[in-house]
Amino acid sequence: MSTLGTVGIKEVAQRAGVSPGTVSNVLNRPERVAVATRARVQQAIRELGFVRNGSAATLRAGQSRAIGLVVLDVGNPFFVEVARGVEDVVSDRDHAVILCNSGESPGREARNLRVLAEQRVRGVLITPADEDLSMLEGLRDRGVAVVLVDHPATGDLCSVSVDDVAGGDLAVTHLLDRGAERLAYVTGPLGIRQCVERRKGARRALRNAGLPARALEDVVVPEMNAGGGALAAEKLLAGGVPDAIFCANDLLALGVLRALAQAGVRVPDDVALIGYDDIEFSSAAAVPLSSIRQPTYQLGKIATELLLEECDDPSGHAHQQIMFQPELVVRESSR
Amino acid sequence: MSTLGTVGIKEVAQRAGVSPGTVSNVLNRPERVAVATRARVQQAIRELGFVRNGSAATLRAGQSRAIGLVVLDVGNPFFVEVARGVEDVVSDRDHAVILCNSGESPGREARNLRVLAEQRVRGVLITPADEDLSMLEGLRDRGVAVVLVDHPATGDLCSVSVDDVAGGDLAVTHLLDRGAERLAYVTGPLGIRQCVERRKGARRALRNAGLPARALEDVVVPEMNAGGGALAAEKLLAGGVPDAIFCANDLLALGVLRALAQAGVRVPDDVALIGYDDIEFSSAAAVPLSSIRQPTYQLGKIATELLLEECDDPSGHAHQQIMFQPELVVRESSR
DNA sequence: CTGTTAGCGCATTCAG
DNA sequence: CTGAATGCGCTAACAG
Repeated sequence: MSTLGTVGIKEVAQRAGVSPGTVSNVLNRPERVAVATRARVQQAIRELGFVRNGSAATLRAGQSRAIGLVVLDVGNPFFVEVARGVEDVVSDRDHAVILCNSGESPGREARNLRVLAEQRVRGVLITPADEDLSMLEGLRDRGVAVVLVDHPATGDLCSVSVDDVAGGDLAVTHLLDRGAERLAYVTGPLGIRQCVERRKGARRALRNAGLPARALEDVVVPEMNAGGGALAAEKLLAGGVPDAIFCANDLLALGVLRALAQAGVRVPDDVALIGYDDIEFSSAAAVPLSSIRQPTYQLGKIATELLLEECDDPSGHAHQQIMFQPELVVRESSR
Repeated sequence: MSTLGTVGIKEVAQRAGVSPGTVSNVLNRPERVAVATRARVQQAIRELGFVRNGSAATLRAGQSRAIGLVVLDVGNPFFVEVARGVEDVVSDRDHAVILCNSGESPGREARNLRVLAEQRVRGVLITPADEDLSMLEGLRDRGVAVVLVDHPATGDLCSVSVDDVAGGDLAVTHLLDRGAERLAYVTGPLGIRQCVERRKGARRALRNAGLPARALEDVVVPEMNAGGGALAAEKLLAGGVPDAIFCANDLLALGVLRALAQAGVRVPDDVALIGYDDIEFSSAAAVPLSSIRQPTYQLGKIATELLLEECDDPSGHAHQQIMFQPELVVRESSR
């Protein structure tokens, strides 16, 4: 029944018979305080139910013990897996992660970034929603470390990504090997880099096979989730179903798969299908989904290590661009 | 290339030729400032790249414009959907959501709660990881509003939940109707209330059908995800597969389904299967999954409305316990 | 409508 | 190893 936060470091100090400075020390550098004193202070903290005021600490310190993680879609298992990687690294170092969702919208992304800046996070991990990185450079110039996730940087920023051109090539080469001649590429907004790069790879595969670019029809939908996939399938059904469909991620592919099934189109007999990301659900789908696998957890883990390294030593830090290679996983949907 | 946060409200004030108080007003109550002055200040803010220091604001105000959301598993689409409901309500009111993951672990939950308390959030939405709510009552006594999500409260707290006993009953009654005689209940840790309640409902269904409690075998696994499901399936395969399996959530069921398929056990011919939550993937599974549907998005939405109501008027607020009824969705896996 | 002022609670000097 | 003093940047209350 005690009333609000009347209990500050001062009350604790009084109760333990020490000065506020000493309490601060047991909170932040316990080793510098005599064992007996420390114990007394800790007991006072417990008895009073004292909770440190993070805002005051952050204000004083100039920065918080938190980093921001901005993803395109928290509902996408790909990003959940990335977040696991981030979390695992960060929790070892007693930092907090503020998870933000841009929903692929540059506007929401900007708002997220503003909140993170206001919170004075030490750094930001982000999968940008478009190619305009000026805001991120602004952040960096303000002293906030920035690492791009699943998006290669161009030199003045760290990044951890996967070769999306290679992935698109892998997927379409596979479909062509299987005999496809008329293909579709189901994708989210072409403002999203991954979507463009994967298409670039797809077209390269076409060229290498001696086929014209028009053998691959683009189907663009506004959101990269199952709903978007269903929408794409509708368009495809209306315009004539191709031999093979390459989807820019697995969520889209799952949506396509379901809508196709409802329309009586069989996968892979009538049309072959391949997704991207190899999320866990893909292998459990009605027709197990072929996909392009990426080292997702590693992406989060390594990005975070890079970020913390930059935070700890901003001057002596050299920006790195790390790029992984994706891998083809063939399952029933394109067998 | 400007150096760190040297630019505060003071510099902005100077540049705009007004006092710091006025800048604060355009930031927080723009309507109280003359249009011309406001414009001048906003321009100064833009030119200087000023970003309000949230810690200072929070420190001064005594509380932040944020609420905490603590879920059992961010990887579970059920909670992602809840979070969508929360987000939609909160963003209308210009608050931020700090999303935390307890991973079903009381220890992690406690740490999350400590961080939220340190951040001086206005309120906390939480699906508790166990029955010990003392920490939450502590928070509430400290002036932080608390609403339980997917967990009924007992009177001194708000809650929004779904009748899990009814859900368990629904699921098992359905399996019995279909002719099952030997059943299994695949569940996460029995410290989790939902798991216990759903079992209670399952047993009630058994009783109503005149069957003994031992007709339902418990299979407890440590995590309520696909991995846990696979583990459960292994145990089941070793001990003799029952007629029907009820899983405490869809992730478990999906894991069971896959493992069973690999072992050559057919669903629903050899064994019927039903999950819980009706996540989107369930209908797209290899065998579309029967499930118990809950008003997930509503859970998040209404919980947040309750929370904000309590924040805005702590004294004149009467705690409410809202309970929804679940719904049976029959698909291929138990047809 | 705008300016002035006094802390919010803590961490960090620098002495002792 | 401990204590006293100072101010981080901002908001709210009040004065003008």
